[in-house]
Amino acid sequence: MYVTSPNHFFDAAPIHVEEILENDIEVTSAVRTFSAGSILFREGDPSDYVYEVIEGVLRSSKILCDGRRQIISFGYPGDILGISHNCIYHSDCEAISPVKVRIHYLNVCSTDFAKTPDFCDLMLKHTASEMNNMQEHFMMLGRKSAIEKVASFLSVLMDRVGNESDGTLTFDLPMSRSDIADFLGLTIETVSRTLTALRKRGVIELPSAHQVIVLKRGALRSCAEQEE
Amino acid sequence: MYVTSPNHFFDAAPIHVEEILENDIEVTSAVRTFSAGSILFREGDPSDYVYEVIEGVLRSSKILCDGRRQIISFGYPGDILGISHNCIYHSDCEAISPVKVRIHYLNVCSTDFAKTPDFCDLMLKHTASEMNNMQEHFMMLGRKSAIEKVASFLSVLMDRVGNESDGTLTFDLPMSRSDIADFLGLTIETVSRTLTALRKRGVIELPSAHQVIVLKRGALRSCAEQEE
DNA sequence: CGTCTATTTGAGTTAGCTCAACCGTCGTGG
DNA sequence: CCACGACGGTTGAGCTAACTCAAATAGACG
Repeated sequence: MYVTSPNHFFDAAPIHVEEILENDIEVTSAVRTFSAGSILFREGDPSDYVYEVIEGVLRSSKILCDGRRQIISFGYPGDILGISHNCIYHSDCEAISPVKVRIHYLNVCSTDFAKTPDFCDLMLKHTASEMNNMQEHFMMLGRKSAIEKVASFLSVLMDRVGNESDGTLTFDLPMSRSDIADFLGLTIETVSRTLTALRKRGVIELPSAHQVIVLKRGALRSCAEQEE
Repeated sequence: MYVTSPNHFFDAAPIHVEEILENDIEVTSAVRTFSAGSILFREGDPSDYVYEVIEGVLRSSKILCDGRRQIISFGYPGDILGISHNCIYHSDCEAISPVKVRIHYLNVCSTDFAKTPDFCDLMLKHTASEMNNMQEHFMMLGRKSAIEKVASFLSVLMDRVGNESDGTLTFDLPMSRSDIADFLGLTIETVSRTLTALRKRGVIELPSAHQVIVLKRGALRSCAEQEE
């Protein structure tokens, strides 16, 4: 899930890989669950599987030798992780919450997709969508201030996983402050201070560290684009 | 071209879209040239074409309403730009130098790639490669210092477009300092100061503002990963 | 209920930014 | 052919947003 991406491809066209796979002997798949904290794969492992999130949230990240970490994406239901061009995963992937995933036995590098045309079409449209979302993430990492980053992050979650009831817009924040910091290119202290600043401005409420109530949607979006 | 990506997919497997297209009535293409500074497309334009760079260098970028710019990638020969998931380009694309491109009349969103299986296979492997390269760029934007960013940028160019003659490794820097700054998430002053610092350390030489001689390759790579 | 970890808050530091001056190159016109 | 203006790049000086280090607080869990 690339934050700053307001419209996810699969919001409009939900993925149903399963249906396609029935006609497609080249690709097989299986559903599996992982508990919070489980490692699905590590950077450098052979990339024999592609993971489609069904339930829960994954974290895809890279680590430098001195321990600095960058989170590439949070994998929400509908997202696909583990696509590689050269038979090796390029990031680590862990479960943030208990997750259910559909595992596709598929090595992108060695598969001849010409033999699985429907699957290839779906994968290509998915990766095109992901690339466009990643472009937004570049802008956020390279050019936005701390408050714009945090507000962008919350805005996307609001649009993607927000629950509306009694006119109140709420969503969970299953990842730690450290995960958020490493996604946005900030420190945990800056994330915490910025969330507090948004709370003090009356833009959001934080009933707990992992729950957000959006009080002023317009203001949140404005902070994300610094229109003030 | 995603800097910090040492191995480009097409280094190993150069693209030959043309050959495939001969058998593929769904996709047609044409070669065209653009002078330096030309605009190939703008964010928001209908994405009817995909551009394959043959010669020269392109610049793909996004701009915020207040003028802040992030360069997404520099398009070198072999790169493909303009892939979109929803019929609209998501970035601007301009020619940095005179360029020759192969234009594919192809709307990724509305094309049924199942009808063009070889092309789809090629595009999917290309986009998978690009996504992996973009992940490196995230790490650079989010977690690297100015000197690591600049050294990473130079390292990738060294590996991708460096010319070796008489034991001297040289390459051109066709983009402006402003382009480099907006690619790395820095200011032009910081880019300039950092290049000067690398020069003073004896890592590189700058015969002109747009030419680089690498004097110490190992040191350059070390700076890119901060192994010192 | 106590311990452990995550989060928040505070205080001081710094990498990279802004603003400003200067320099070099290149193209144009007198 | 040279002067000059424009523009891109470099360098300097001071500032500030975000960082680091440290301490306090709050949940989570046995």
